[in-house]
Amino acid sequence: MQTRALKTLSEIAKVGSFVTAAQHLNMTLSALSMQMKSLEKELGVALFDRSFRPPKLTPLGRSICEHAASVLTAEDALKAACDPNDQLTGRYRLGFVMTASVRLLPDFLISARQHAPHASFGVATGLSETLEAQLVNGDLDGAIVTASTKPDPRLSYHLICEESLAFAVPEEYRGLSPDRLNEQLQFLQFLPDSGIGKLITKYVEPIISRRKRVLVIDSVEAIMECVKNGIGFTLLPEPDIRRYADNRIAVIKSQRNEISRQLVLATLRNASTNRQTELLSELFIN
Amino acid sequence: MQTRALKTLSEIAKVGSFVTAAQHLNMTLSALSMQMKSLEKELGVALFDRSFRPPKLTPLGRSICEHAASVLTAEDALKAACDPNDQLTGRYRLGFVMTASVRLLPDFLISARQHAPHASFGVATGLSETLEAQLVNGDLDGAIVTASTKPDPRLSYHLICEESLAFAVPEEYRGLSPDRLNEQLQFLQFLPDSGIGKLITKYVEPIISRRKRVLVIDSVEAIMECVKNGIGFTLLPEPDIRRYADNRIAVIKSQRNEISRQLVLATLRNASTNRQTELLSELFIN
DNA sequence: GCATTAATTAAAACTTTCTGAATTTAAACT
DNA sequence: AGTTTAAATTCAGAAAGTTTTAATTAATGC
Repeated sequence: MQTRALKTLSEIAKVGSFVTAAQHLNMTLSALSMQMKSLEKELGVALFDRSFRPPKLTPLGRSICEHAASVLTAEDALKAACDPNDQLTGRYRLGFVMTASVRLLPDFLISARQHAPHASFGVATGLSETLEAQLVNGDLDGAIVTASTKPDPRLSYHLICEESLAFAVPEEYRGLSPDRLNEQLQFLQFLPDSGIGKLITKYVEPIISRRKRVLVIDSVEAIMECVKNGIGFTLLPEPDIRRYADNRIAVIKSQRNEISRQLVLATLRNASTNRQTELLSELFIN
Repeated sequence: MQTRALKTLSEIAKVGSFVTAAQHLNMTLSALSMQMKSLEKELGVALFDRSFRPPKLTPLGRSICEHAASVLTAEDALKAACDPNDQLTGRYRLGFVMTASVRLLPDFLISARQHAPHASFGVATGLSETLEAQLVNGDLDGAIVTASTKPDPRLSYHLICEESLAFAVPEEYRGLSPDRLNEQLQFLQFLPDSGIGKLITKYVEPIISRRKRVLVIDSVEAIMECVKNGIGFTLLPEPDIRRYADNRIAVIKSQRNEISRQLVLATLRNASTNRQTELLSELFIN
């Protein structure tokens, strides 16, 4: 069905005559007449009583007019959504690396509501690698991942924030060197397969020799709970530690060659979506 | 805008591939492809990311799909309203002669809600003559009027109900003959210009000679109030009298050659609306 | 009842949409 | 990496649908 015919019908209903409606719509009277005729044919009903001149709407015609108005309203909304007003528009599927989802998501959504009122979002969490694969597959539009040493050439990366790593040790072990800690406590390691996990491994490998005493846990909160109970110590991004720290925990900033993890927004490398990626990343930085 | 293109878009979004969508919609792949291309051109946006095969929806494309769904829903509602299921459908503008509106309208609307759920109504009141003129003008679709002695040849009439006339006199004058009443009281006449008014005039003329003592009032309720207060007597359709009667009033049925008023549904004489008129009149009779 | 205005009809000009073949392209498979 | 395969695009011509001009018919106003 041609929405133009519905627009014509509306105009006729408004002005009450074919001629003036045709003038308002910049079309020939005969074109308008035929348009109405074919609309009637398509719907299989009489919209006008043509024993009057100008023709008058039938009762059905009047009610079709109301329906037409709602079709046109929906169409206008659709067109409005296409307006290129340099705002983020559409439904974006975003991925978050686990630690990032907890901390970045709320601020992101608040910022989005304000600065991208015409966009909506679907959020999934996963490991950096998985998320990047989903991006490449077109199953995600953007993902917050930990910057890797070997970036995917098909993706582009925008730095969102940088977080230095810190040790969390039970309060009673405060002040001990990593070597001594390692002797007395287990090292609680966050998923070594994940982006951040690899970073931790790399940093910690020369210090923590005895692999036997390493415990792998997939939840930051669970690790921190273990530290609080004196079971072991850990190395994690400082904001993650602070999030769960209390007086049972001593936070020791890493000093040696200041290693840090970068959270980046990864998107498909695609010239036509550059502006959208930029707008998206602004929602995280702001 | 062609709603067909929106339907195509929806189908593609649903099945995730152009070929299968084309199969489901019984069209060539190339036709479908071109349809999407011209839709994108019309909207001025990219609906698909064609670096994937099959093409994937862009974020905007996804949100346009949702808008498309609401356009299509509205269109379906429009088409459903055109279904010829032998029910009254559309918006009818009805006229009621004053006395009829008060008594017939509530039952009519109740009946309509039940038997014509897809119809809606606009109601106006007026004198029979005015209403008939509006029918002829196409400003009303139907009117309940008092059957006249000279029916308009352009209108057709359906009998809705027949009401006999009755006198209402103040209780203390009960039993007096019309002549005696006329001597002692004023005759309170309902609008002589109206359909029922003419009927009353015709009936009452030979009885009530002295025109001076006739009072014309345009409201049945006001007339009845006057009768209650002993100011005069009146002749009106019995149901109207009963509506306002109390113990201060004596109702005297007219016996002499049993005159009655017929309430009829008047509509434009028009072959194509015969069925609708029939359905409409059923709503009154039922 | 005739003149006027408004809507319909018909045929030609035009625009859009569709088809089928050829071509390109992304993904899957050696 | 190169080849195959399936899927989407492009192209030219055919078909369908719309609009226009001009002629015709019908309703309204004087």
